Amino acid sequence: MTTSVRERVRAEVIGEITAAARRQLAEVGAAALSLRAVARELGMASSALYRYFPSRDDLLTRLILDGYDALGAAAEAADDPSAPPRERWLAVCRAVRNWTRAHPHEYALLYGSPVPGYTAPRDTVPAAARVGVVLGRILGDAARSGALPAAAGRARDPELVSDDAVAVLGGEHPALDDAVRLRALLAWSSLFGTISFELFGHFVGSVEDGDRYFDRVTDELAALVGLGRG
Amino acid sequence: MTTSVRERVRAEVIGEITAAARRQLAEVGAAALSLRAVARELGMASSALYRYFPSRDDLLTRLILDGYDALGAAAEAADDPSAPPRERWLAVCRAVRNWTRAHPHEYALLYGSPVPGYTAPRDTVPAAARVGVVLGRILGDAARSGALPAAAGRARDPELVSDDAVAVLGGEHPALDDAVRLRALLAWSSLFGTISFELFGHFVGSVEDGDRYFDRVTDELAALVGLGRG
DNA sequence: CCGCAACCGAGAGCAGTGCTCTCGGACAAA
DNA sequence: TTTGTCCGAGAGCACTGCTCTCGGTTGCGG
Repeated sequence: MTTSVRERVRAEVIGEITAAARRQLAEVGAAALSLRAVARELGMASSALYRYFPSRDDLLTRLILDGYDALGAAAEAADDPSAPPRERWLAVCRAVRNWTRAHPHEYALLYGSPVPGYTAPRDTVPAAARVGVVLGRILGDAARSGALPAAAGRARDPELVSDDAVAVLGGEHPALDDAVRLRALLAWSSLFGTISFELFGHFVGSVEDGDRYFDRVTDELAALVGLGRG
Repeated sequence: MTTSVRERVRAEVIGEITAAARRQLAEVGAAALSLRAVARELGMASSALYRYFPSRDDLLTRLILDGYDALGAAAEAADDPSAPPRERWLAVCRAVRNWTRAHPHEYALLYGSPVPGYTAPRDTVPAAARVGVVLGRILGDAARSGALPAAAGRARDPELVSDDAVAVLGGEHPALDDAVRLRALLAWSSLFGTISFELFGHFVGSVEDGDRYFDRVTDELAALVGLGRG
């Protein structure tokens, strides 16, 4: 378990590579990210880079992991557990949007088209879930504080909403049934659907004031999951 | 205005090129679509292809246009104007999803990350709007047939929902104010947000039965815009 | 009917890419 | 000190988008 000096410098080099790659990603986007270019930026031969990443896709996977982490951290940082649930919801949504607007290419890498021939999303799932975890915790806290309307007590349906998702979305509680959990999943995907449409230009011609539109949308989504509306 | 024989054969060649490109797109995706490969498939030199498309991006733009057209046609074909509004809404949503599942790479090209350094979406807007037009017409018909609840009569705000969007979303009607139009825009983007999450793998671990989940989601969205729920 | 001009296909070539292989040097462990 | 593992560099392969030039065909105007 001792980290030899070789491992240390190796980890350091990996850090430099990912940092340079992240810069390139932010500048030119994932499609134009070139392994040789990051090698040039680091002053090393392109072949040397393969000692640390087996392929370009592995480098991108690393960037995806880091991106999910950064976005999740932004969401967590924006959540003040002492605030009322609806305010927390709006604040987290706004923080997510702000991050995506500051890192559009990272966002496209995370939530745009999968880059290669369907990269295995298995190991990225936990990192990708962090925003969902934050939103789910808000929902659960609201339920436990009695801020949620009574649920109809719909029967559980593990194929519709998996047990894992239930655990994330506040756990078991009388105020939470599959109907509100489904609406929570819908709100989650709608949040990113709205952001994608904005960043990818699908709202051109329909929405001018993106800031106010987004605020109104998150308000609707808060109402959809039972957190009331402003 | 006479189409000379030269123009005719030229248009024919362009058709063959786009057809071959579309096949390639369906197989390997937009990122791996190679100009030289389509030239090979057509048995011509790669340089000859540049007589018809100035660049690879122009070919992709053409495929994007065609994709929007095909998706829009599928949505229109699924809309039976004599059916009740809610049924029409559900049918169109389902048709959109079915098309995207049959053409995942085309969908990724349309609604995934913009491919080059932000292609100008100006000329693609009318083609991209077709699904929105279908959904908007359903909303307008519902309003005119009195199937929509009374609106609060919120003041118009052209920066929030543009005049063009108003024209698409059923036009002016007492049952339609900016609040329901905003919810219609939200439903529109949520439809594609849901599809994107499903196709791009973000629902892995949360939703097993995608078919039933999608039906429930479209039901929620129908309720959101005032078409009632099942 | 013929000549000209526009058009078009093919080939070579350039710069760039991801990736592999081999070689030589440096450094840690025995 | 020797040994073996690791690592960087260079050459090279197959591929890409794209340009340029050359030669042939073909359709149109005189």
